Amino acid sequence: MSEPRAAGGRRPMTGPRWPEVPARPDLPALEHEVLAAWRRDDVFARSVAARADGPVWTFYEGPPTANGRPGVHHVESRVFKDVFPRYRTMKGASVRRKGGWDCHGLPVELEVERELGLDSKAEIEAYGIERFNARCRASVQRYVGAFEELTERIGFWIDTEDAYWTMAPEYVDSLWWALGELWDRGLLFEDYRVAPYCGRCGTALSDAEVALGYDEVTDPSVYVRLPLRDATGDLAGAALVAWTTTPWTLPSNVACAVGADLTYAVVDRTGPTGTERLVLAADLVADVLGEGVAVVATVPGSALVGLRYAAPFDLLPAEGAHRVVAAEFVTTTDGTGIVHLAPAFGADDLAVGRREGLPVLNPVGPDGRFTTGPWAGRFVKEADGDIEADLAARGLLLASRPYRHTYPFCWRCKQPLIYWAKPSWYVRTTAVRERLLENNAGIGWQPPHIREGRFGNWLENNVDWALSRDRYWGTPLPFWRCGDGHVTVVRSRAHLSELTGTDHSELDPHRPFVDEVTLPCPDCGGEARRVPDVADAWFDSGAMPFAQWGYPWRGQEEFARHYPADYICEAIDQTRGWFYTLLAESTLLFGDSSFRNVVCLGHIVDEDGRKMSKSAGNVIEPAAVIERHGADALRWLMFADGSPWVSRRVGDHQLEDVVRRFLLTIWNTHVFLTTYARIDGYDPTAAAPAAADRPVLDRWALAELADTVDVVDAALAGYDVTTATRRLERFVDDLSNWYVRRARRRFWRATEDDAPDKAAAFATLHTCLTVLARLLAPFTPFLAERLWQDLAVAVTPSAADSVHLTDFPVVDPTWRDPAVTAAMATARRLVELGRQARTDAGVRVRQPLARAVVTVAAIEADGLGSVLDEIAEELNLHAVEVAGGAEAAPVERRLKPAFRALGPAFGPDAPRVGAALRDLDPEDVDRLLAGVSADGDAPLAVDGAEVRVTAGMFEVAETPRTGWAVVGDGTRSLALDTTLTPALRVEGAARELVRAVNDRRRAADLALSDRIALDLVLPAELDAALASAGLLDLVARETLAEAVTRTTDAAPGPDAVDLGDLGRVGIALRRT
RNA sequence: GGGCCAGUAGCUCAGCCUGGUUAGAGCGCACCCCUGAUAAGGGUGAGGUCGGAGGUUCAAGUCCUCCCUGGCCCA
Repeated sequence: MSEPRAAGGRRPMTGPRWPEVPARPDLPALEHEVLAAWRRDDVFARSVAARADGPVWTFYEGPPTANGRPGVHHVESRVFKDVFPRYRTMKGASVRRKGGWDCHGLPVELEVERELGLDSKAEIEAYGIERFNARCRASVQRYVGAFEELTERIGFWIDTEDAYWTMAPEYVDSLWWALGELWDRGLLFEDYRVAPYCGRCGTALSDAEVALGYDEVTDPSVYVRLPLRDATGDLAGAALVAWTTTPWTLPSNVACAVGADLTYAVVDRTGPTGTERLVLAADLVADVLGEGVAVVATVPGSALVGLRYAAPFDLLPAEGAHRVVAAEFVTTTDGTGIVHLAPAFGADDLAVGRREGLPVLNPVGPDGRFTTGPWAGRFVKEADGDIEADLAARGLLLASRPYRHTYPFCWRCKQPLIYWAKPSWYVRTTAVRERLLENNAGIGWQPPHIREGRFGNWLENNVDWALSRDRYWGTPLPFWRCGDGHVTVVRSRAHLSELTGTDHSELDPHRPFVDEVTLPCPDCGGEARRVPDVADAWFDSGAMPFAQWGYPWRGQEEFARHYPADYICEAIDQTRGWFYTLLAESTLLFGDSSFRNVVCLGHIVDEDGRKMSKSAGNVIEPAAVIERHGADALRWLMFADGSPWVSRRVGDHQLEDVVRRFLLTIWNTHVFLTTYARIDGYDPTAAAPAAADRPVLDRWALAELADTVDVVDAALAGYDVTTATRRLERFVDDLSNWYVRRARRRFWRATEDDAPDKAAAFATLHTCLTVLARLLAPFTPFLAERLWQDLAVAVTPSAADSVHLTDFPVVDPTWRDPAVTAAMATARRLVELGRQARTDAGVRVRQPLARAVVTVAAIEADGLGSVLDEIAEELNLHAVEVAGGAEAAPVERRLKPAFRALGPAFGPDAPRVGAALRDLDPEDVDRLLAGVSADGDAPLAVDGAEVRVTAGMFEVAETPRTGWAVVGDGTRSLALDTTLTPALRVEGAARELVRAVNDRRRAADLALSDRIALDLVLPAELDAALASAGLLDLVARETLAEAVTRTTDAAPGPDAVDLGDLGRVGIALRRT
């Protein structure tokens, strides 16, 4: 049957127009229909506009860098950015969804360099900065298109037309203002910065680029004598032994670092030229000097700190240098435990140098060649040999050994990189370190451990922010400097116009145009030119809370209204990226955090848990999986699979699972209701019995619905999708596999049988599904919309025309019913026991049985009476009784120890008391229970001693004493009377007949509501038994037979139903 | 080397914050049922040294310490 057909003539001519819904939906196609409707009806804009007067709830879009096609990980962050704003909107908040694009930065430049086949900064400059930046701009715009397409397709409602672009002139004006503020407060300064650098390309490399070019090589490693000066005692006349794999940095040596807590040895070594005294880490003496040295003394590193030594070279003047300092990073894994420091050529070296006030000696130019000394003009690495020779000639070279290690090379030109200090601009974030930590403490992190962990540690170890980049496509630093070194910070293009006396209000604030503007220095009148650097692109995105509005030059109202954000969300790698720059900039400029809550997402991996990468060929193209399974499936997978911050697997397998297990289950329930509502002309606006007057099954469904609304609401309020999606999955399963399963018959029985019962069933399921549609709206907006269209819009004139224009569901208090929830849970557990008993006894469910006796713990007994009929019907039993009642079977009682009470009462003896309780014979249990109920406690023998136990120390597990098929579960049990009487067998036969007839209806392709005439050929004995039991009426009713003729004197055909001992029954039917 | 996260059934994951003696679910597997949600649905079952070792406790998957493995970030 492809699609249920309504019976001609039976469908009411008036009333609601229930849609036809396909039994097997094409979810991607359905989504495209929904998308078209949203577009046509402008639903997104209306959903925002409808809440314009609500309380403001602010979301900030962390701008994606549009330098490549979007991937599945973009879908992840974008759906998380969608779900909470949708929820808040449904809760009545005004949630503006301003989009944004991160436009600047090295990745964009690299993409363009690839396109143009450019290979170095020199080539870019030869190509022309203007043309180059124009290509960067075009590249950004191209990829933004791809992002917009994906954004719409996955149902991420964000206003891309209103998006901020970090390359927009107004945006740059804001950035310039911010830099001006920092300058005025003394938070900007210029200092050296050590970065991996390629001398041939003349450019520093990003970490990502460096990672591309590691290679294993053999370098010289040299051990150098550095004679101590003015040392006394054991150290008099001794030399430090320093070690380095970069001899060319030795002319820049300014200090040696030791580990304060390491142990150093002072040793005498005798060689051909006599005995010398050396100092190095005690653990490394043998490695460096071999055997045959005499240890004179050992000293802690701290004792060496402050000693002065003779400089290995005196190429450059070095005030206050050449002494021993302590540093944490010194180890004894290799070298000598004495680390040569050259702040110009090492980040650690520079940091220690700063702390110790050491000079930076840099005899190396931007081309990677020495600028001075005997090696001037030589590439540094090529000078290693001569430097070694020079040291040897002066008796300073203790040893030279080849050293194998990985070393970075330029990924473009394969030259070895050097670490090189160049002047850079810094933001003095360390000045507000405490404030950063305080502000961080007030941020709601998901997961919470990020606050103290990854992010907190990062802030604790805060270093000043290196702001400048020696590149082209970025926000030009607005620092103009004159020949005398006076710096003027320009705060906007308007400010630039003022300073120059020329109108620059239409200037494109990018290179090379800004570079061409000079201004008279306000201090000395000299010509000031802009410094060549651009800003770290992270500065752009971190400024979006104000720069997206052009604040303060414009957008003051919007800024006030939308600061700070209530919610932001990005992947976890943003801790040192956007999360940090947002916090740093707002702390510096405004003193507080620009965001209150943040959800950090994990990474996306492939179906098998491997990282997606182009080289592994396992990158998933989002558009392809979405068109296979639907955006809702992908969204639900993101929300419901594992924790948001744990990396999650995405593949066809996972998506198929979501579709089948969740989305199709919802759809099937929808199809079920809609099919019968159509046949029946059900009108959801008509009065239905009050919740309290409905059958227990309905009250249970509504109680579960109420709980689901409560749980989902609270979870979303707390940025917790996991709890919300779990609850929804359980509700969907409950609704489909218990409510519909149990209530199915009520939907197709004739109205005249029990009109209120049928109305209650329709009303209950309809309420559940329409509320579910609204609960699902933030998560799976497409399916939710379709449900709402079919179940509300189509049949209820007053319904909002989109589910996304409705309010988040509010629980009707009459739905809440914890007692019925508990009772039904017990009932469902007892049904499981019953099924198990039937399986064990080998009696199928279609065969009715007379009765079962159940037992439960006292705490579960309340309310159980209300659900006994449910158990009986589900298990096809005539009666279910609770043991212990006046007429029920006698029971056998055993005790289950309650350690929660036994532990505190008996301490170490608790296990033995527990065992004694558990092992008590039923007779002794009865005695003990009698004692407890009479006196409050009773004696119990434990290993010969006697203790007294009270009622709280055990639970009573009862088992019916029947000899029937008994299955138990802790304190619950069910005993099944498996006796098959002739009457029960005939009843079973009737059921079998009903099934067979309905099977044939289906085979004949009859509609659900078609009436039939039924001819049966059956043994006379069976015919009589059925007739006298009134079961023929049952068969007729259950098969919609208006007439039944029986033939008892003919042989049934070959396709007759075999009823075993009761004979065979031939069946014929036709539509009437 | 440091920080953080993860390690529970063949696979993917809950449970851990707040300790309680029968550790759950889905998928897969085996067997079965249903046939008026039907190219669907459902049941029963097998399957677990809770990464390892110590410790705290009457009691540890759960709390503490150390270690191992993997991932991410930093150095």
